[in-house]
Amino acid sequence: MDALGDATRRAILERLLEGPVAVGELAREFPISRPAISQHLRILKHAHLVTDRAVGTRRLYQVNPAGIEALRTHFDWLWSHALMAFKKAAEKPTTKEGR
Amino acid sequence: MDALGDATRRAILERLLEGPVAVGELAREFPISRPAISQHLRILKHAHLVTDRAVGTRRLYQVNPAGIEALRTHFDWLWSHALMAFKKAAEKPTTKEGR
DNA sequence: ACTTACCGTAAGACAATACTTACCAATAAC
DNA sequence: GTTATTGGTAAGTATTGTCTTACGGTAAGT
Repeated sequence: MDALGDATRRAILERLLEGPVAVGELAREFPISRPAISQHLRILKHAHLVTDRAVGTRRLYQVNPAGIEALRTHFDWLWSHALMAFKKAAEKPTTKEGR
Repeated sequence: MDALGDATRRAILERLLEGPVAVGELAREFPISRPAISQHLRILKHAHLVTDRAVGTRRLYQVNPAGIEALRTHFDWLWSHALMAFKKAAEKPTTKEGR
């Protein structure tokens, strides 16, 4: 969740939706240095949102569907609970619970 | 999306799932000051994740289902695309596209 | 063996963000 | 009108996070 708090990381993740990409390739497409890309990828990896594998001297990163699904499930849960909270609040509009 | 990048804001949002809560009440439950809570709520409000209304001198905040649903929809989309990207990558494992 | 290409990590500079204290406005009660 | 309660905003500090430069390490090519 914290991993998606940065706009650059979200952009990297969406770029990986097109298929596996090497680190250097990403660095060429983004306006930041290669080490910066590496650091973002490490965070995404620790969040289980991407996986990596070595291919020769290059290292390909790709999205991890399992990690994305975990987020999707969480937001499903959050949404249903938000609906319940909303309906409950609509019934008794002036909630004034005891401290 | 950036709004959920902070752990405190996520905790506040989950607290609001239980129903509308006033600012002072939140400040008592969290280990940070009331102004800090206000600032977090402002960010959540600008992200359309919560709504607020004045009740007397107090101000009640509650979750905004519409905002949550927007996130849910986005992750649905992201997940389906991640699945497609994964399957496509599985077919041709050693992708070596031209630069 | 030497060179080239690719990538991760460390350290420090820099920027963005979260937090606190102090102040002010609005409502309610008296 | 005065007082008490509630909460938003401003300014400054502190913390966190992002970026770059410098370095080392591995794999492929010659």
